[in-house]
Amino acid sequence: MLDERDARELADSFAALSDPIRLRLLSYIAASEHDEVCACDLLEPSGRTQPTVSHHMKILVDAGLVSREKRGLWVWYRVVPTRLAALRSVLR
Amino acid sequence: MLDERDARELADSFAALSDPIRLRLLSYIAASEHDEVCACDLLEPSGRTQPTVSHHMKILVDAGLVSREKRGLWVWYRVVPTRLAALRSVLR
DNA sequence: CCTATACATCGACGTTTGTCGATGTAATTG
DNA sequence: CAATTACATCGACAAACGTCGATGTATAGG
Repeated sequence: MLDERDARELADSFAALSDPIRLRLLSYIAASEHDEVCACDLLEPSGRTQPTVSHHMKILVDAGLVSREKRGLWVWYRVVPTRLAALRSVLR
Repeated sequence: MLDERDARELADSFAALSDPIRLRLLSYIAASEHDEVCACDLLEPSGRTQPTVSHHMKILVDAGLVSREKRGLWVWYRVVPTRLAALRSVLR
């Protein structure tokens, strides 16, 4: 049985996946041509406002599922495959 | 990119995994000797009251992660491996 | 500098969630 | 059928969450 600490940490990661918008954002980034996506390109496909998208991306980044890199005025996101793999391994 | 319907359904499943108590309940059942566990044996390891455990188990069952079988006065739970596999495959 | 742009943070709001005591319901037993 | 047991449901409450308009912050260009 999971101890309380591990359970809390894993629950936070799964919570990051428990919102439809965040799942769509993640799959959108994962499906991108150059496997990175500019924050400015996430507004229209998500159908949410800029503050809301920023909020959701922060949750994904904090959960370690997505990395964030600022270059100039733009912010670029990538999925973190090792973190996805770690969550997969929990579901065994 | 996931469509809205799929995203909603998947989000519900991950939401079932987004609580520490539910993760511990799930791992406890998964680790059981005879791979089924009586509801009455879930109170003490979870540290929650009977209504609360009942509430959490309903969420796991509704998400398809756990099956429920009533035999006499007791209720027995089992993990549903195919459902876990389905969620794993989403995290690719 | 001043302005424009991209993104983050704040404050507020209605909604959902986790929790428990109290109560309801179904099955077993005498 | 009356009492007991195992579990579900209800009602209430505080805490957390998703959302957006308003505002703050950092970078780039003229």
